[in-house]
Amino acid sequence: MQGQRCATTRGGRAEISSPPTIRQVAEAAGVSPATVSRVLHGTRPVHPDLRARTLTAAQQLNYRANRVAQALRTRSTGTVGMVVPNVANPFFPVVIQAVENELRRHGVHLLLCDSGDDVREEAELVRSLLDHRIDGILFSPCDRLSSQSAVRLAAGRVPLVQIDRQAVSDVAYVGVDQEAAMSEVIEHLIAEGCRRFAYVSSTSRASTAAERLRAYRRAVKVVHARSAERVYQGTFSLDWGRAAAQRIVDEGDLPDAIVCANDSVALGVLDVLRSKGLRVPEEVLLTGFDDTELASIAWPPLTSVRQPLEMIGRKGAELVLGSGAVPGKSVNLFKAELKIRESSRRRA
Amino acid sequence: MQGQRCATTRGGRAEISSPPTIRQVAEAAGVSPATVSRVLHGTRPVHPDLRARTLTAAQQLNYRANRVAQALRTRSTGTVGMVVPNVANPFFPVVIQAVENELRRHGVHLLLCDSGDDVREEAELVRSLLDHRIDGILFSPCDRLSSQSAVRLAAGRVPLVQIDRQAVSDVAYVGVDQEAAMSEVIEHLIAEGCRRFAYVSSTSRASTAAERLRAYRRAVKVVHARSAERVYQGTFSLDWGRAAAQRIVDEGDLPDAIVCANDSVALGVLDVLRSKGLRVPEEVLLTGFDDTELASIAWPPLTSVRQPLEMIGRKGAELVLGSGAVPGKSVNLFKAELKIRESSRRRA
DNA sequence: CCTCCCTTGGAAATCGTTATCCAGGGACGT
DNA sequence: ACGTCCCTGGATAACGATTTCCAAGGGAGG
Repeated sequence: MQGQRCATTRGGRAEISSPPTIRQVAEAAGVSPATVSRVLHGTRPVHPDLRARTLTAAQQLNYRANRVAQALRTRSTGTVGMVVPNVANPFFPVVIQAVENELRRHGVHLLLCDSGDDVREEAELVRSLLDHRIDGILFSPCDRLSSQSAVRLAAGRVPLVQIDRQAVSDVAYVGVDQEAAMSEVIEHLIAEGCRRFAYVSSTSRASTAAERLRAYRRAVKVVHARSAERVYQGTFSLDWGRAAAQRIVDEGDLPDAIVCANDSVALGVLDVLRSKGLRVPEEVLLTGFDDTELASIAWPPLTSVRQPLEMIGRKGAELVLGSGAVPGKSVNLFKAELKIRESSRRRA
Repeated sequence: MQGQRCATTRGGRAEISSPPTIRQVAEAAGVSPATVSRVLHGTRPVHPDLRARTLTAAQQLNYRANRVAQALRTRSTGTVGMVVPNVANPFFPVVIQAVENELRRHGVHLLLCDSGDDVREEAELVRSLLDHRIDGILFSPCDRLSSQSAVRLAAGRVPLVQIDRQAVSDVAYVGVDQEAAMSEVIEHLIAEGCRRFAYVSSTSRASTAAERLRAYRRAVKVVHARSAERVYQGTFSLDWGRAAAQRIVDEGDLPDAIVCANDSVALGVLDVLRSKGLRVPEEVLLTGFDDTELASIAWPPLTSVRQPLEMIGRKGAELVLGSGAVPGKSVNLFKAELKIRESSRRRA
């Protein structure tokens, strides 16, 4: 685990060769380390001759500054941390990619951590990131309540942006307006003639899940009070979708539409409906959420909600870098887009 | 971007409050910093009294060592870098997750980078990671030829493991035997009665793509020489799958089976076939690769190749940490598993 | 021509740790 | 009783950069 390597030398003996330090560059150029630093950063004017000499020396030695030493001195590591509940959730990779791109434009790296949807692990990760003296944190808290202390702890030390999910209301946040999106889904279904609904979701304690559920309840109550209570909670997986659909069918009371909090769940539901000979959308309408690749490729194509993931990631990165300004009240809500496809179009 | 924060003080004036240093702990405990370090690391025995005092002092001040300073002194950052061509490719998140888990068990962090399948960017990322003095690199080189120099550069400085894709043969590698997997696909299709094939792949210069193509050619040549040349190369996307299928259909010479290098591509193909009224598997058999969630949920379910992603990630992390030992020849090839589903089962 | 200021280079302090080195004291053997 | 060795604690020197601070030199203005 040493940052050194053995280079072959003519003596026939191997010799340790570390990357050159600023001091070696200085000696090679016949100047002081301070001058080298100034030349390389343009911090202060340097005589053209010395400047040229250090520049060629640096180039010849292939000098690159040790960022660890730099970080210790300047108190800035050029790294921001990101904590997400589950990298394998197709939602996040796209956001991560956008974050990384934006950060890279500023020469900043991303330290990625997966909390595995575990609050304890999450807290440990945050502390560890702080130990590493990262310059900021992008945080997607897995639990809107239990994650609060971790968010506060970190936000007190470095610029922090909550991304997608929010645990603390007076810390910067960027995400989409879940309630508006879910309301739009229900309104669409009502317009298609649906009155009786069921909602398949997860037991996730994420803020987004809570918001979607709230919006579902509020929206369906208007047309059919009892539907507001018809909620099935498991995990965000195909299998749970299958299990939930099984229960819905077994109950012998098929709703007009099954609303899902996630595409995977919706496709699990679809799978079971199909195997039971229940046709979508002829006998029951179906909607997903997130508009992953799954949605457009399903048969029938699945109505879903597309979130502007790239924008979320980019904005999150911008905020965490821009820092300082208005740390309290920066909340960026984007609008999601309802993608209506066959699975929710009444044909009859 | 400062690691400091303002804490409220009774003076009514804000005051800088940095996390406590080892020196402050030492003062609070009435010992020297060296002793604190020794107590905290158990490097050398310390008198029980002093030991107890420093321990309580550390606890009271909530002391956590500054990893940047530690890294500078010990030349080990407790961080390994990972460079992948595209985080949004569903293949990688699972691997990343496994890597992260394994690293975490050793208290090591992951610095994730997305090269965007660009060799220049990739090289820049690697140099930047080295500047950060990461303890090792997990590298999925995007180009089996042009990425070689970057791999060599990095491997000369830190433990490096190529993951999934290989550019340099005498640097550690962990992945699956692509040729065996693709051969198995073709053999299965031949057993189902197929003789004439088409291959839809990407122009990717990744080693894996090359290996799959080679295996395809070798295997189909046995039953129908001309099929070996029937290769369509684009990108790993739904849209390219659609475009390729369109061309195959337009050519008016439908093969017995369409073999795809990727699930997304296969589903694009499937989409167009369906819209043309061509039924799978009745009129043409279809296979994918990677066995993503897409494969099992498609209609008909898609035959695909499942790679042991968790094992790859775990083994990669183990290797990069274990380092040192046999740096040259550690090649870990796992076996993929052919998942046969409806899309490639001859029913007639 | 002198003085003052401003420019520029280098020496040295600093960031927060860990590791080396040294000194003092107790134990043990002779 | 004395010498030697070990054991432990602290002072101190790195690690590799940046950034004061200081001094010398040159230019401008009186």
